[in-house]
Amino acid sequence: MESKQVPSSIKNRALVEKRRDQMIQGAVSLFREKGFHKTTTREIAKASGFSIGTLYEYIRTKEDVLFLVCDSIYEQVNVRMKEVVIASVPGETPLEEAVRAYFHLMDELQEEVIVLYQEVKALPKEAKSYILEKEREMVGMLEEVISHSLPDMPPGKVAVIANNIFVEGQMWGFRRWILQRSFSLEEYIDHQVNVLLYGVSEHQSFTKSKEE
Amino acid sequence: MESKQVPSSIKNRALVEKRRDQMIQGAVSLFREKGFHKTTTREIAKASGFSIGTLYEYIRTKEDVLFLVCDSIYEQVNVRMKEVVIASVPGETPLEEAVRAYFHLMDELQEEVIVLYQEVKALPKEAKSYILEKEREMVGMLEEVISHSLPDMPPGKVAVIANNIFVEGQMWGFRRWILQRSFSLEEYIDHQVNVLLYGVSEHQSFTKSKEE
Amino acid sequence: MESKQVPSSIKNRALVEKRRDQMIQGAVSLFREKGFHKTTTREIAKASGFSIGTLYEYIRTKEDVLFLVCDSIYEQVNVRMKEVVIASVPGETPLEEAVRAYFHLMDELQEEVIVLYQEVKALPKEAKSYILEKEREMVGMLEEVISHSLPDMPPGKVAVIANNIFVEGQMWGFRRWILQRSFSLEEYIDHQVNVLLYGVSEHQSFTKSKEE
Amino acid sequence: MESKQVPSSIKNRALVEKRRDQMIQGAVSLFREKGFHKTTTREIAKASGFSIGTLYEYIRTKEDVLFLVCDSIYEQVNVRMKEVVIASVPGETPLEEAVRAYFHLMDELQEEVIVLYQEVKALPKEAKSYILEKEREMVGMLEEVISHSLPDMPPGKVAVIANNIFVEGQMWGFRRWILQRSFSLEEYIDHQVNVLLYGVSEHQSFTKSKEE
DNA sequence: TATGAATGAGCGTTCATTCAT
DNA sequence: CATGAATGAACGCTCATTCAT
Repeated sequence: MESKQVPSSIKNRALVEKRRDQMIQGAVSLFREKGFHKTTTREIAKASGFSIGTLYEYIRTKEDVLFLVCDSIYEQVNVRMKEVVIASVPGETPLEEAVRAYFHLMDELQEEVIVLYQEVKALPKEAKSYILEKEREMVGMLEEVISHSLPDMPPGKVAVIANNIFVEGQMWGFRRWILQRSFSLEEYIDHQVNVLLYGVSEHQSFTKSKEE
Repeated sequence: MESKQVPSSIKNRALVEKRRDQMIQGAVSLFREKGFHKTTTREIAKASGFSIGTLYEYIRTKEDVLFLVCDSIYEQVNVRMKEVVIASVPGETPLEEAVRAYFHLMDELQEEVIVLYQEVKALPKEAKSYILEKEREMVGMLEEVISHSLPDMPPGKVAVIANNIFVEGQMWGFRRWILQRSFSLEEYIDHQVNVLLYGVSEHQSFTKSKEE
Repeated sequence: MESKQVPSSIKNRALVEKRRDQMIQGAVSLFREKGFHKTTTREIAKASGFSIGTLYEYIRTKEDVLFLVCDSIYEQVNVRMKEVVIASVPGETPLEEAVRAYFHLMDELQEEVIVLYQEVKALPKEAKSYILEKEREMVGMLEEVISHSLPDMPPGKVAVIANNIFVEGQMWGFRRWILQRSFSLEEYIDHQVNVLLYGVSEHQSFTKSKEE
Repeated sequence: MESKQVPSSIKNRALVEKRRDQMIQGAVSLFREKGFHKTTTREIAKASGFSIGTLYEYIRTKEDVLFLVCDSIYEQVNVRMKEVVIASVPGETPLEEAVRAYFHLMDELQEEVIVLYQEVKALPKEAKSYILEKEREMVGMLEEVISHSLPDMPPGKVAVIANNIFVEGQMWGFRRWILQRSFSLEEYIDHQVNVLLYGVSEHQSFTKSKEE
């Protein structure tokens, strides 16, 4: 799915897509390793399997690489999320299923998500808006799932919960240095689902603050 | 509280502390504005009120500035958190109070927290560990508050909830572009507290998944 | 008139000439607009109506294009000048007529002459000599016209005057930013002819320096 | 006379002037040799006697060097011309004296003038206007001398003659490959003065075109 | 202690040229 | 003959760091 946002001087569309895929592949792991700023264009070219000159036939700017990377990751995530959402609808416990699927997805795409998380801010303004729009879309999907399952919930709470799920999913990768030391993925998910469903209420001698 | 992590060639301890305070002050807003990588040492020197030569009398490396900044922010946050925790202990609803206080703190220190969040990864390895240790401390404080209030909760769930609170507090600033458009701080806190206490359960025709 | 100076890998003579004409056409306006150095070979190819690969079938070097352009311009100018010279011989005031015709020619070929003037220096040594030889030819024609009309004039003065005419004609285009703001072409020519014929003498209380 | 047109990051004014003088000195001969475009900033730095980093402490852009060079040359020429003009006023044959002095000046500053002539066009728009303004000034000085000496001459003719003198002076250097092969400086000047004073009229069986 | 001029490795980017198709 | 994707040397410029004063 070649991005029309970034012009290339190569005419052959299929080739552009192929080369950009190589590029994204190469760049993601570099960005993950050392961050966008410490990665040089020459390194990107090398990791992509072509020369610096060739790299610049397919982009205009180093930032274009970042955009391509971010765009591609969100594309993946969104596509996968859609599958999850659709698949979850007929289920008995659609929300829980969707959340579990989302966390699994975040586990799978850890590296990519970390890049996304850390480097979006380095994007030039317009590109950033474009990417953040996609993020909103994703949160939107989660909101839909939630309000589908729980039609009585007020929209504000829906929004906050969707945001929380979204963020906590990302944190599994982003804060792996602390989380993945203590939990397996399944344990983490179980806990998150439990918290999501009941909060703290299970363990409360029933809820002073509410009683007042 | 002069950091012993970063050596200076100046002997006068008090002076070192003073200059570093100037430096941190100047650097934070620059880092917030343009990020660590796009901020030059000259800019830092200028914003600190002294020359580039002087800057390098008090640090060895540009990364030292980042470290100093991160360290100072965490110091602030930790100190403030301790106050909160201590103050909250005798209260009737200690957890809720502590959470509310924490969110207010995160609101107040938004700028600083964003810097922290985005730039820690640029720290050299050792410095990063040092800073992340402080983060663990903070999460630890939240864990303490939780398990104090809810002694029955299993430690795994405590850890996950502490992490969630910690992260969501930061997100108030970090994802302000989406959150602060929809909610006032108080609304956001109310929602988060509600979610924390009850999760989704309030709105459920009581909990298919649990019944099974 | 295909230049033997620049070899081509294409055998078909007629084709070579055709392609080179396209090339020259395209290149002149580009050179005029942005100068030789700031014009890229890709731009030349595009303006010529074929691909970069094809361009290089007809030249060896970017400088070859410049040579071809300069050569072609001088060819045009020389051909036109010859017509002028021949036509002027039978006239009553051959010098004046020739000068007027020359200035009109320079007006017509302004763009080309500016390119010539500004870019010849970028030619590699040998090519430059070749082109400058053509310039000498042109000046030679002017000398002929002059000494034909004024057989008594010593050759040194003839040479200087020929040079002056040559240069002032070019200046009409080259210094258009100052000259064409103050004069129409005819006014300029009238003045130049007047100066050429009488110098300053018309306005002098006859010529101190000569009387001594 | 440090140019305020080009900012420097060095504070010490005297030093800026000194370094820029080195720079101009180094750059002129490089530009003369290979032209502005084929001269690299590293070469300029080297020829100036300092590192590339230092070079860029005193300019922002390669084009700034060109501007500085052009500006300095015109400054020299203008200053020297003013001396000439002033000195010539009380003389008996002020115009001739001024012209002779101007040609001598152009001979002396040959290299510089060639650079000026060939590279002004490479200047960015605003800088070009600034420089061309100085050129107009110079032509203006010549106009003054002429109309002072010959008050009856119509201003149009004055302007054309001033332009001619200005250009022919420059051509002594610019077209040296043809002129300096045939003439010594004094011969060239003598011829030019003669042409200026009498044009072609000395050698004419008195002036068909005028008689009509 | 404080200064700021000097340094040069290294960056992002361009573009003339080649050559397989 | 024509194409255009690929190449990489070379460019202009930046900026963290040093060190003489």
